[in-house]
Amino acid sequence: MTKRAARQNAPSSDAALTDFAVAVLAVVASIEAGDVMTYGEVAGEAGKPGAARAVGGILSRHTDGEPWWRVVASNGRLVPGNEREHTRLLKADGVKLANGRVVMR
DNA sequence: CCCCTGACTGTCG
DNA sequence: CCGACAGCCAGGG
Repeated sequence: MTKRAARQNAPSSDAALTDFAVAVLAVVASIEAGDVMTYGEVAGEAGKPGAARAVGGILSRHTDGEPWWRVVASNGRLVPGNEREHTRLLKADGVKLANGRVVMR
């Protein structure tokens, strides 16, 4: 995969968040520009391989500085309702897109 | 503690 | 390509 990176960062942001939330935000924040991860991958790195759904929920409630746009659904699907914005942000980061879809693998 | 919702995922038709 | 189902998990009321 053309993803992955060094997630040696430290979850110093946010205070009253659960470990999972902090872990998710930490992983998301660890994504390098031009790189993208799926909710499932983020969830796995956060400690819950099947909590992709929860990741989306937390992300939607904590876009306080986390590059949520670097997190896409499986199959390179973009965020519903924000596809336009999402695409713009990804392109700005240098992410390769194809027909409104993020280039995976 | 119970119930509902959701930026999810994979399979089936 | 799109809709329906089932499985998964966390957060909020």
